[in-house]
Amino acid sequence: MTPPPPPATEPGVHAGSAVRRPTLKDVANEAGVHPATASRALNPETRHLVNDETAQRVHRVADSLGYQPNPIARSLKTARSSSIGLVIPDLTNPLFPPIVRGVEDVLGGVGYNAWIVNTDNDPARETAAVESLQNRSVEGFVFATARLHHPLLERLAAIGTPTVLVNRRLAMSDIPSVTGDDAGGVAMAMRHLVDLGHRKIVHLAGPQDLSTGVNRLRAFRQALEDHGLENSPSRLKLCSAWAETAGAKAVTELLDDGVEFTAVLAGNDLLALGCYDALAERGLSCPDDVSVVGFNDMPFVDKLSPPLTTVRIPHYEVGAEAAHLLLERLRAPSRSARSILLPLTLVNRKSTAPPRRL
Amino acid sequence: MTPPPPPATEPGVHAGSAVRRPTLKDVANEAGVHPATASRALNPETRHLVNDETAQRVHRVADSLGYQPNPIARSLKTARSSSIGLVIPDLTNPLFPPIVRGVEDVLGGVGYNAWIVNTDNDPARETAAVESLQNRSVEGFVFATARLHHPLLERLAAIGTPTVLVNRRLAMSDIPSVTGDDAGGVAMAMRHLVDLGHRKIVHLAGPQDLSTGVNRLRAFRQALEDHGLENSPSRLKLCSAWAETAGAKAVTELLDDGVEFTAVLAGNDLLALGCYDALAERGLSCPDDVSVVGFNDMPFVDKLSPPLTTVRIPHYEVGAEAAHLLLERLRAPSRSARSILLPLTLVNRKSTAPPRRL
DNA sequence: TAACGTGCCGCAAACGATTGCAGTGTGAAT
DNA sequence: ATTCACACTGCAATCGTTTGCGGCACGTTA
Repeated sequence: MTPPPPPATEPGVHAGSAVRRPTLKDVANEAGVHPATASRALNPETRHLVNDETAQRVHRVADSLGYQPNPIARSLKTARSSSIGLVIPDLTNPLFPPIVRGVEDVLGGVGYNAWIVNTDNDPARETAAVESLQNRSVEGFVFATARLHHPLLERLAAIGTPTVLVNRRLAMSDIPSVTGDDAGGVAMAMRHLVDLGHRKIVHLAGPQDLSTGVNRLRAFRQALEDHGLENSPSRLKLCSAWAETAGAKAVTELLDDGVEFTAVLAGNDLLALGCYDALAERGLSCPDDVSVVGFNDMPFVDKLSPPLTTVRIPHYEVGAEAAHLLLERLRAPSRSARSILLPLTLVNRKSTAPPRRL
Repeated sequence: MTPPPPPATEPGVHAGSAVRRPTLKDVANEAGVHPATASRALNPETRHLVNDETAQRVHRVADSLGYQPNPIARSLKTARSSSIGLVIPDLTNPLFPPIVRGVEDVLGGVGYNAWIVNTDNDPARETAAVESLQNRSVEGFVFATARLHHPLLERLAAIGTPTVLVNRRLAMSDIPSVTGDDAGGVAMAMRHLVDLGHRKIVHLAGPQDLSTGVNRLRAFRQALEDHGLENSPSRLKLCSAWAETAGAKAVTELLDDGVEFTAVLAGNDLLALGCYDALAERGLSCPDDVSVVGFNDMPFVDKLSPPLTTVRIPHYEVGAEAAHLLLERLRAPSRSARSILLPLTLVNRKSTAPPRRL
C-alpha cells in the first residue's frame, strides 16, 4: 500500500521558507530505497549500477516530489561546480556582451554556468576575483583580459588550471586561445584600401600591451610591404588607449605634422570614431577627403555618418568556441593545447571611397 | 616552541591539484584550538564569543596559511550564499550592462555577488533560470524582465522571496522597484518640443505589455492635454516591438496616412533610430522637417547624424539603487516595500529644432 | 560554603549530496 | 555441494563549515 502521491508542489517555485525543498533523502524514503541508491539512480553516470525497475521508481518519485539536486551539496562533495569563471574587463564595453552570450549559450547546453566578473583592467581586482572564483570551485576560466605579459595567467597555467583566452593572447605561452584573425583582417582592409586607389595610408595603432595591438600593427607593416608602399615612421601613430579621444588626438597630430594621407586604418572602431571627430573639426570630409576603416564592427557603427567600413570580428562565435575549447579541456585535460583563429570579414560601408585625386 | 611559519603560499593562487587549500581545521590545528573556535574567531559576528587573545592568534595563523573560507561549505550549512540572482532579458542590449555594473558594484562592496542570467524574454527560460538560482541558494533577485502581468514574479512575491524590479514594474503589486521617472521624462521632452514651437507631435509608443510602454504613453496623453494640444488617435502609433524596424514602419505608415506632424516623441532610442531611417527614405530632414526625441540615451546616439536629443535614464544608478533596496530587504525583510523613481534628464542634442513654419 | 552568573571553549550534529566498500541473493560453473 | 561471479543495494565516511548545547573554571554574591 503505497501512500498517495503528495500534492504536486507548484512547479517552478519551491523556495520560500514555508515548504522545505525535497532532498535526496526524501526521495529515497518515498521510493523505499537508501539515499545512496537514489543518488545512483538519478545520476546518469551511475544509473547502470542500479536495477532498472528501481531506477524508474526513483525517477518517478523524484518527479512527483519536484526534487532537484542541491548543487551546493554536490559541489562540496565533489569539489566540482559545473561552472566556470568568465573574466572580462568591463561589461559595458559592447565588445563583450556577445562573447558572454556565446560562452553562456554553449555552456548552458551541457549544464554549465558562467560566473561573470568585471576587472576594469585592475590587476588587483582581477586577482581577487579569480581567488574568489577558485574558492567557489569553478572548474576553469575564460579570460578576456589577457595582456601580453600577465603573471596571473602564467601562474594559473603553471598549476594546470584549465584556461582559455578570448580576443587576446599572451606573448609567450601555449595557453589555448580563440581570437579573430587580426592579420587576415588588416590584410583585407588594406587590400580594400589599395584597390580603391589609396597609397598614403596611416595606421592608428592601439596600445601595444595587448596582442591585438601588436598583431594589427605588425600586419599593417606587412601589408605596406606587400603592396610596395612606403613604410615611414610617420605613417604610424601609437595611441595610448583604445578610446575615441586617443584616436582624435592621433589624427589631429598627424594633421598638424603635415603628414599626407588619404586613408586611415584605425586599430578599432573607437579610434575610428575619434578619427571622425578630428576630421570634422578640421573641416575634412570622410570619405571624400580621407577614408577610414575601423575594426570590430561595434553595434551602431552602421548608423554613423558615414556608416563605418570596418572589419567584423564574430564575437559571439569567439565566445562559443572558447567555451567549447574549455569544455574539451575539462573533459580531457591531457589533450594538447589548441588555439583557434576565427576568420574576419570586411564589412564595406560608406566611410571608404577612392581618394580625391589619383 | 611554535613551529616556524610555513612557507608563504603564492598569494592569489592556491588552487591546483598539488597543494590542498588550507581548511578551517588546518587553521584550528595550527592555532591549537577546536575548529568551532576558529570559526567563531574568524567570523566578525561571533568573534566576541572568543577570547581576544585567542582570536588574534587564530587570525594570525589564518593569514599565514593563506586560509580562505570555503563559500560552498558555508552555503551548505547556512543555506545562504551571499549572492543574488540578476535576471535580464539580454545582455547584448546596451541598456543592461550599466545596470549590471550598478548592482554588482554595490553588492561587491558588502561581499555579495550576482549571478547573471539571460532569458531572451522567454518565460520558460526564465522559470528554469530562477529555479536553478534558487537551488544555488541565492538570497534574492533583481529582475529586469518584469512584464505588466508576470505570474512568476507574483509567485515569488507570494512566497516572500526578496525581489526588486528594475526599469519596469508590475501592474498591480507592491514589489519594490526602481525605475526612471518616465512621466517626468516625457513631460520634459514634450515641454522642450512645445517650447520649440511644435504643435503637431506624434508618439511612437512601445509595446504595452511593459510598464515603460504604458507609462510613457499615458504621460504623452497627459502632456497633450496640459499643453492644450489636440489629442486625436492619429497622433499615436503603437509599435509592436522596441526595435528600429518597428519605428521605421510606424512613421512610414504615419506619412502614408497623411497625418501631419512636425515632431515625434519616440518610445525609446531604437524607435527613434527607425524614425531616422524612414524620414531619410522619404527625403525628409531631421530636424529641419521633423524633430525627433528618443528615450534612454543609449551609447553612441550622440554620434548619429543628427546627434539624438533624448531623455537619459541613469541606468547605473538604477542598478545601484536596486541593489541597495534588495540588500536592505535582506537585512530587514519586514520593512515595508518601497519603490524608487529616479529623475531623468533631457539631453538636448541636434535632432530637435523649431518647426519649419510656425 | 553554597549557589549562581559569566566568559570561554569543545563536542557533535547538522547541511545534502557522493562513493568506496562490504554485504546480500541469485544463478552458473565445477 | 561448493565455489565463484555478478548484479544490486545498503552502510558509513566524507566534503568544510556553522551552531546549539553543555562543561569547565573563575569570580561574585548571599
